This record gives sequence, structure tokens and C-alpha cells, in this order.
Amino acid sequence: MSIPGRNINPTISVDCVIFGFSTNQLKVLLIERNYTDRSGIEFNDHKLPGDFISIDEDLDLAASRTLEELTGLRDIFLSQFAVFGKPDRISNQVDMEWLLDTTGLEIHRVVTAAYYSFINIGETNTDFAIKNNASWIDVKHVPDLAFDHSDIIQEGLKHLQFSLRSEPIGFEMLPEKFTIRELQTLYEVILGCTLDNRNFRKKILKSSYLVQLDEKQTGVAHKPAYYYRFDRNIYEEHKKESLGYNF
Amino acid sequence: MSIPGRNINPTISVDCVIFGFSTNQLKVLLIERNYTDRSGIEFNDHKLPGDFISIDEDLDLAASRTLEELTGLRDIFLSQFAVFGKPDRISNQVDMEWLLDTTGLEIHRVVTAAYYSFINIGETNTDFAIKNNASWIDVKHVPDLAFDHSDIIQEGLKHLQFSLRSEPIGFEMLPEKFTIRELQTLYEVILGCTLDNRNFRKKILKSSYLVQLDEKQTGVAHKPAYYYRFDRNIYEEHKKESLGYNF
DNA sequence: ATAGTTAGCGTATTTTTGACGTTAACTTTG
DNA sequence: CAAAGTTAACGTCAAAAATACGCTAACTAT
Repeated sequence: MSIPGRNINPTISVDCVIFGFSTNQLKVLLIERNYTDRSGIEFNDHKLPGDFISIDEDLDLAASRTLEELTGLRDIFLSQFAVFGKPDRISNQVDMEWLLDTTGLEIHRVVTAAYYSFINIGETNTDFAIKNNASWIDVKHVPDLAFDHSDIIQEGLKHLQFSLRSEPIGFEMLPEKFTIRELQTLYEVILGCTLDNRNFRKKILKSSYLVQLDEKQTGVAHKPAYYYRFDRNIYEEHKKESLGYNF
Repeated sequence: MSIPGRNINPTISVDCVIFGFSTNQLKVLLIERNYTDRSGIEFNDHKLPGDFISIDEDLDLAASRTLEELTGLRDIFLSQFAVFGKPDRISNQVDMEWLLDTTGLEIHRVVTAAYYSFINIGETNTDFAIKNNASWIDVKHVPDLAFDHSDIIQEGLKHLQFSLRSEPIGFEMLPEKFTIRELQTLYEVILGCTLDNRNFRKKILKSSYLVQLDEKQTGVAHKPAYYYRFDRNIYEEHKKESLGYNF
């Protein structure tokens, strides 16, 4: 996975937890790890997109670089949310052998900076993912992962939940046009609760940055819902205003 | 500062931002750095308590160890809040020489995991601090610090502010017995705003874990206030209850 | 035509917030 | 020793936000 000959710092890595939303499920982007050990036994499992940093490489940039190299995703806004540095993070035999195989180094201990982001799983992103052996997996059914990557996802989810409660980020995970119901389902899936649709609608529509379109759903077996879009400009302006009020 | 002969990982360090409250000021615990360079010039400045981790040392434990070694403070609950890893963190000439001098290594790049905590500046803690060349400095008047430690303090302050809004942690920074006014001043200083004392009282006293004592202030030139104490048991129980309700 | 479904509007009640009035109890000052 | 100054501690009131629901509209499937 590391570019051969790159001058890596084998004690520090970055890992990216990328969340997406499709078919009413919260998904996370994982890449396949295929490895055949010395005795010829094949291992197939998943890991987060991540890599060692280069010597003198900025952590944030390393995260972006790694994500692009492994999944093809570019220009994703990544936020660092935690560091994982337990000495026994790398205790699994397969993990250790895999590190030796891909880096040529005997590595016992890596401190990793974890980043997260949330994007719309559009057709483009799906294509990238398929090309690069990356895939979107339902957070509720994530299989056993390499290293402590399951823990990292769980921590990332907590940060996602917190962000969702404090900022309008749900739109980032939906297509340009979406219905209020889709938005509500996204909130319910991420927060793990059910919400009253009437109250949700009232609250969310108070936000001026939610703009109703002229277009309605078609072909649904019930009253068709209006589509909405998120107006980033209105949001940015509104944000400036409200900042002035807080003390 | 590092124990000579200790097997250190010179790419990863920990730093501790310890907040305290006294004489109506939010303070942070800093240690003196005295250093004479090759040409005999003396430098005296301050830095956060922090150190490189040992090979195979857990980050959390490294933070606790470092804090105790440098300030004498034991059993402090430390929370990791961010990682600082810009490649140019160590760009200052003095910082580089100091690293060379204390570690014997040419170090260009260190990723540091930052931890924070908040404690009551009691007599014991003050003693420790004096013994170990550590001192409590008003956050508003922190001098120029080593490395990017000023940035680390600012980030730590943000996390402190956030914690204060979401959990009852103010009590940790006050003596056993305190008045509502002292608590309010602590909130005001940390949040950087003024609060209406009547509304503050109402809100804070709704918390069942604030227990009024029979004792009053004496010797004050106004109506003496009752002392209160924080009942950790009641808080823990109340926390369990409210956890059940939130979805 | 009717049943089933979700959209989208509204209402009524309780809770929380924020602004502010007032008396009580102490020390300091003239 | 009375008056002035200060903060404590209680209370009021109106506005805003949260919560629990009722109800009709508009579509498809049967």
C-alpha cells in the first residue's frame, strides 16, 4: 500500500473514517485487504483507508493523500477526531505479518491519528470505490476489521452524532435534491432514535438555508413530497449573524 | 527532562494542559525551561508539562507519568483532546537546541498528543508546583511558550469550555465547600462572559447534586452566602437516570 | 371506489430561557 | 450608631422552545 521507496515514518499513521448514507443505512468506506502469508494461507478482510505518514509530512495532508491513493476520493474535508496509541494496537499475528510484508519493516507499535468525514455516496464516489477495492459497508454490520479499526469507527460515529446535533451537516450526505423525510431518516439512522415527523419538520424548516424547490416526488404510492436543497450561502451568512449574538 | 537511558520514541510526545482556578482567574500549569546554549546565552521560558513517550508506552500512561515527573501531581484524570503534528512545530532555534541538549538527538519533527484536565489548586498542589519549578499562570497572561504550546493551551481551553457547558465539572476546580457566587465566577471566567446571578442560581440549583451546607460565609461585608458541596454520588445516579431517557 | 401510505399543516400544553424587581443580612464609613 | 454599600436569595412575568398530538391532502395499489 505504501509507495515503495517513500521515506515513511513507521511509528505514525493516519486513518480515515468516511461516512455515507444510502438505502436508509449509514455506511462507512472500507478497503479490502488481501494477503497471502508465508505458508500460503489467504486472508481477506477489511480496513480503514489509512497509511503511515512520510517523514516531514503534515498529518492533515497525509490523511488526504492516503484517502485519495486508496479510494480515489479527492478534496474531502477531513477532521481529526482522536489518536489511537495503545501499545497493543498491533497484536494480531496477521496484522503484524501484513505490516512486515507491505513495509519490509518489523513494526510493533504505531500511533494513528484518526480523521473522519461524511459525503454523499453519488455515482462518482461509488465508481471510485469499486475501482479501488473500496466499498461502502453498513455501520451496523461492519465485519471484523484489521487492527483496532472497529474501535476507531465507533469513536468516529460518536463525533458524527455530535456534529449532526450541532451543525447542519446532514445535507452533505444527501443528493442535491432531497425530501424532508429523507433528511429525517438520515437523522434517525445516525442518532439511533425515532423522531416525530411533524416536530422534526417544524424544527428543520425554521432554518432559512433549507430551500423548497418547485419539484415534487413522482411515482410514490402516497402524497408526493417537495424536494429541498441546502443553500450554503444562506447558511454561511446566517452563521455569521448568530455568532454575534452569543455573548 | 527525559530519564537518561530511557528508551524513548523521539517522534511522539505527550503534553498536558492542566487548568486550575484561584483568585478569580483561570490558570494553567506551566514548568520553567532554563537552558544555556553553546555560546553561553541563557534562556528562561515556560512550557507545558510533557515529554517523549517511551517505546511501547501507552499514550495515556505516558501523559500521567510525565505530569507526575514534572509537577508531582498524581492520579489526575487526563483526557486526550487533540494531536498536534505540523511538520514545522519545531522551527524555533532555541527549541531545536534544547531538544538536542536534553535528548542527545537531532529532532526535527514530533507529533504530540495533547491532554487536559482541571483540578483544584489546593495547598498540596501548590506545594508540588513550587517544588518542581512548576507554576500556575493566568491563562489571560501566558507568556511566549516553547514550541506551539500556546496553541495547545488555546485548543485545550475550547475543550474545557465545551465540557463546562455539558457536564458539571466546575466543582473539580473549587474547594470542597464553595458558594454559588464562586461557582458563577468560575463559569464566567472560563466562558468569558457575564451571567445573570439570579438566573444562574436558578439553573444550577435545579441540579440535585448541589447540596447546601449549614455553614455560611463569615467576615464578608454583605449578606453571607451558604456554602455548598458537590455530591458525586447523587450526580452519578442522576446521570444514569437521564441516560435512560435520551433515546 | 376503497384502502393504505406519507406529506404537510395546525393546535394545545408544558418547559426553558431571559430580563428584572425586591428584601435580607452582613461590614464599612462618617 | 445610623446610613451607605454590597451581595445573597427569593420571586415574577413574558417570550421562546420543546413536546405531544389531530387532521386533511395526494398519491398508488388492489
